[in-house]
Amino acid sequence: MNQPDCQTEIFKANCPTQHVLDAIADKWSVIVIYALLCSGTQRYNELQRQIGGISQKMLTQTLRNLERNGLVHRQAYPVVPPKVEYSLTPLGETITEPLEALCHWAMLHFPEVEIARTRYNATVQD
Amino acid sequence: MNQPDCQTEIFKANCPTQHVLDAIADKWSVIVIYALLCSGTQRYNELQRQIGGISQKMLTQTLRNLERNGLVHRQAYPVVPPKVEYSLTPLGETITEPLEALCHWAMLHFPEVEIARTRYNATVQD
DNA sequence: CAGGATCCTCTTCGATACTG
DNA sequence: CAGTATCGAAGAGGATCCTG
Repeated sequence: MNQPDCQTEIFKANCPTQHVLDAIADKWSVIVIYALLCSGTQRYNELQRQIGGISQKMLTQTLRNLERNGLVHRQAYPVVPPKVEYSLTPLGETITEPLEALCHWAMLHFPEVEIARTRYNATVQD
Repeated sequence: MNQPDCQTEIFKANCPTQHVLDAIADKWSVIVIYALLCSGTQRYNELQRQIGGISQKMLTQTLRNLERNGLVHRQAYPVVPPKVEYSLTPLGETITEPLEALCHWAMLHFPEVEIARTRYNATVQD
């Protein structure tokens, strides 16, 4: 059996993996990261339109959080009307690699998950 | 710029990546998966002791959720007192690979995240 | 245009007590 | 031993209104 690298760390409250999950595993962070990865630097309203369904509050909150964690860069121009551009930092680009690993797993194995759910629901029913 | 595999999928509500994140990105799922990966098949109370800090309610809920998604196998023995063993399914073992990629990223880059947080807090302060 | 401030609802999670 | 049931606090997230 393979032992994970952070074998002894994972059960501590301050395990780095758990911290990273806490940082990006909310409803919108991954979607925002992918939006910036796919379409590059974008303004606030462009992001909101591209993503669709995200409220101003959550877009702002998600961007602030990603900025605070050094994954997203916020470039504000002192003009009227305001112009603010968001982009991935070099650090933010590196995290897309493990995320794509997860994306790859999802596309490969999610059908099995759905089968398991159907079976589970069936066995619980009776 | 690299385009992710699920480029056109990520913005849909039913993107498989988002579904997978929804399934495992709660407070305890990843920890339970790692506990079963590191120490193999375990009974309910063994798991609770090993993880530490998890309530019965959340351990049960997390295990049920993982079982429903086909990542964990529940083996109940009809004896008194009850004996129930939990283990990763073959599908559950495959998901540890992308999770370790994330773990690897975390250990490699989390110091940068902490630096970014310190800097962010400093710039916000004034 | 890019948010900030509020209000409200739904969910998450822990603590506690109980059971076959 | 391996759960279930219930309560309450806290937070996430949406809708709406307001502003420099």
